[in-house]
Amino acid sequence: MGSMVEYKDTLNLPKTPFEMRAGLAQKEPKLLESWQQSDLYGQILKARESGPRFAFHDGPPYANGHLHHGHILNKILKDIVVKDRTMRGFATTFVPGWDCHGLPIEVQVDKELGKKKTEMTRAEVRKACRVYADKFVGIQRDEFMRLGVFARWQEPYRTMAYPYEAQTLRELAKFAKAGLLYKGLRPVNWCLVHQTALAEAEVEYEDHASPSVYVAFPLDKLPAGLNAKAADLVIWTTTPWTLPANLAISLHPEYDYIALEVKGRVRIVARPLVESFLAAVKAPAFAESQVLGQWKGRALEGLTYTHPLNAKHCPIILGEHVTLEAGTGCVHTAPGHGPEDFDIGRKYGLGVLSPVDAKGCFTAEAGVFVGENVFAANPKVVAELLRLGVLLNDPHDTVSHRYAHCWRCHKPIILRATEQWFVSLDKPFNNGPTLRERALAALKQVTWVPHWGEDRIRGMLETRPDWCLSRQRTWGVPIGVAYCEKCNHPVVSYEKMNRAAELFEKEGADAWFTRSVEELMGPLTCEKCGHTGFRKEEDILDVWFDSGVSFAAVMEREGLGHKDGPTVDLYLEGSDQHRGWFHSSLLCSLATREQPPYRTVLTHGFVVDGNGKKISKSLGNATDPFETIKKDGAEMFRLWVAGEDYHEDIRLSQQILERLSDTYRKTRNTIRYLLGNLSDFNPNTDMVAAANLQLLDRYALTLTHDATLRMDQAYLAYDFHVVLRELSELCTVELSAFYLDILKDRLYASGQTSAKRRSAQTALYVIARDLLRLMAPIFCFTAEEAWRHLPRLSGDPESVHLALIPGLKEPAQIEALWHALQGEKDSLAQRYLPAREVRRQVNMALEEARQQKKIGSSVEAAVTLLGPAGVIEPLTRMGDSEVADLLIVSAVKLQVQGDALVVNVDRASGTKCPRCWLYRNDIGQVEAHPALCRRCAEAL
RNA sequence: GGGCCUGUAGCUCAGUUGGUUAGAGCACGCGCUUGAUAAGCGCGGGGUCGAAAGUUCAACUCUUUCCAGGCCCA
Repeated sequence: MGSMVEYKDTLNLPKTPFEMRAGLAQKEPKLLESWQQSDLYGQILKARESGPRFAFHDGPPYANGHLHHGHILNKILKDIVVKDRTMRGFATTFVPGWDCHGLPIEVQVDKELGKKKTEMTRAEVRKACRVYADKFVGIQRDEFMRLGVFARWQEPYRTMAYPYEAQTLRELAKFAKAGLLYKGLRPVNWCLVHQTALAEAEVEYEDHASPSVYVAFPLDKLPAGLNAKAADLVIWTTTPWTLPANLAISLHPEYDYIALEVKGRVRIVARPLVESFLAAVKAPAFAESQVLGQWKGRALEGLTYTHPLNAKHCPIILGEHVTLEAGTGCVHTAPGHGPEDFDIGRKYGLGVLSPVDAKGCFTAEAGVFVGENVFAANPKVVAELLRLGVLLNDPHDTVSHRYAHCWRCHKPIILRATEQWFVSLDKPFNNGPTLRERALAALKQVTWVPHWGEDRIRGMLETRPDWCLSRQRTWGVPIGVAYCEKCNHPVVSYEKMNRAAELFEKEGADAWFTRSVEELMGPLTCEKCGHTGFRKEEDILDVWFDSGVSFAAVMEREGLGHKDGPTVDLYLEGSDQHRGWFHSSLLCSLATREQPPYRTVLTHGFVVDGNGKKISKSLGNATDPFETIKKDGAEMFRLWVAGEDYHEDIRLSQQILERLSDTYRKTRNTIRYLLGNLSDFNPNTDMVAAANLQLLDRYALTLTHDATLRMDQAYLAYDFHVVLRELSELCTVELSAFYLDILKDRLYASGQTSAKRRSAQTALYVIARDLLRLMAPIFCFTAEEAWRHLPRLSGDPESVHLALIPGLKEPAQIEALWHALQGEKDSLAQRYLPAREVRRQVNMALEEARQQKKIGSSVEAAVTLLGPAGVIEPLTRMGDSEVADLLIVSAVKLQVQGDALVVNVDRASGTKCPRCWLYRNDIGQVEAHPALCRRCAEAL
């Protein structure tokens, strides 16, 4: 009896419908649909309802355009965190959000509306913006959902939702109450095209060629000790159009300034810069003998000069901001056009001159240049200087440098002093320190991951100017202030703003544009002049204010945050948000709640290409992530996010995705093998108690357990790339290449229900059950697919995403198993670690024999191990048979001899058993199966 | 130009307070297996640790400078 094929049929070979080929692109949409049908997310929320709270708060992306890899990275990271915390039993609601107001949307809508816009009311334009934002919220939501992110997608938060807009105004009211809101004239970044102030975050620096001019300003009176008829102070600037606004010249108090004759006049410049100055004006090289006088800057303070353009007499002042990097060390100071100039001007009481209107054209205060656009005026100013004989260098000189540009229209912007609403950072409030001081102190209460995030945000808080809240645009939340029509005095009132907010709650912030002042704020009387007629403030709020109050408008309002201490446990965004959302949220929360909004802030780097270069359209290295998803599924991106150390830049390239799909395949196949060998295993009835498990099975369980603990720690520390590495090494090194390979003979050839096989299956089952749960936050599709094919232990949920992590509230039999293994870990390691080293050396010897064509498969070999007692005796105690199993050879001989291990490989003696393929000397001992070895015969 | 950060094999990552010939997985090459088979197993090649200088008995590890890159800001 017995052809080979028939014996094969008597083996317990793996069997599973869990396919080797993933087909993720097709499978993922089906899984998503089934999750939606069963309302899996709702089930998860319900199951964790009574657990401890983990308050996670989603930072809102801007509702504009399709998702790119950066969005995907960020949202998947958040999803992994939330899935992990949920599986630890925490109650966590992931409320996704969108930032809906602001210039980029308004600009897009302007483009779409074209000329029509001029005939529309502000309320109508706002409506068009709302429709636009809504469209992209929908698009981005569908794209995010496709990634397998579990969140409250049906009910996200949007900064343009009526209750949100109402809350935004209420938060502003709290600033007003604290006295932090003030109206001031300050130079702000100003876009001529959009005719609005820009936030720091809305400014980009691009290469730009500016005129370079050296200008002489004649002194009214000469400095002490200078023997000359007249002398000029020489300034250098790249913005000649700001010269009409010049109100002073700043010198550094400690620098040396010298007077020397250049082109027929006595000129004064800083001594260290004299050579570069002379070169710039094409004058002969400097010689010491030219020096007519020398003074410290401080000695020149208080002298005056006559402005050549307007004949004003202006002072020479001192400032630490003067540097020797470029120019002459004499700094043209226009308080209306530079923040440093403004600060020093305030110190000296210079006032502010900003003779430029919203379109960037000179006003009458600029004299002859009235009506000119400032950039167009540059050459005219230069020509005038030349005509007056005060221009010292070539009028065509330019300098190439990085200059501020608008992030949307990429046109150069200017600094212009205008009336704006500000939040004061340096004014004490609520009987305590200033907002800046509070913010700096609060940094220590927050856990920054990685830790240098704290240094980063600290540097920014230390130097930032007051927060300019005003935007001269339409699409946003209005600044809820009214002005007396008679005396222009503003009403900045906590009560009135809250009253308007009530209307916002019902009608949205549009109410500001459709309702009267009285309807919004109730009857008003000017506290200054008693007048009762008022007009509404037309400026809207900086969008960073909208998102900065999200912790209040979403987490607090919905009762999702903590009641005591900071509302939110975790903010998780890209490192640019140290200046953006982390920053604005911190200021908002400290001003209104006197505590930070978050306990932990986690940041990730930016997506770059395979060469570490930033991704941009102009470099041509941008790709569409959804092309990849259509082809290979979203799981690949989940692996990518988990596999990279996101604390620094995250690279993405074709090769990286290919390597990840290798990792994916290996992991999937290991799982497939586990499932294949569990097809006839019922964990509720077939599990073997710890005491009856084979030692190797116990060892494999402890290996898995160790890896589990490391993965658990890595999840807690947000080190997902460590999770993926541990997972991958467990699957490849410990399981596939070691344990599972050795197990094949036992699984296949033993009796189907034999104790030995059930022992192995028990281990495989426990391993698979743990592995899938550990994978679930990352491989959310594949873990679910596999879980559906895993025999169900009673009490386990239908979805892996409803399960808890390994070790948390396990069923009794699992608990008992781990408890029993706890004390054996060390002795098992002592038993198997040296054996694995021997195995490594035997493999080298087997390979050599294979090269010599002595053997093919390792089961064709009989191995003799000669070595010192320390190596051989533990193996002897283990027994020839188990050692042969470990080595996957047919026979092993052990002998104490010599100082080093020597491995001799021979062809195995005996006959190949046609069933188990091992070479045996006990063939035919059982009458019923004369061709088989004893073990196989007995198995049948 | 300033602040913060990064640079270890083709790719992704380990390298504990400075201490032997720098590790892993994947990829690559060569074999085995054909009972995980568009799989599995074994062996092997591959790195001047971004560069240079310095401190030290000893540097991937500490210092400085430079180069390349990222984010933020001028």
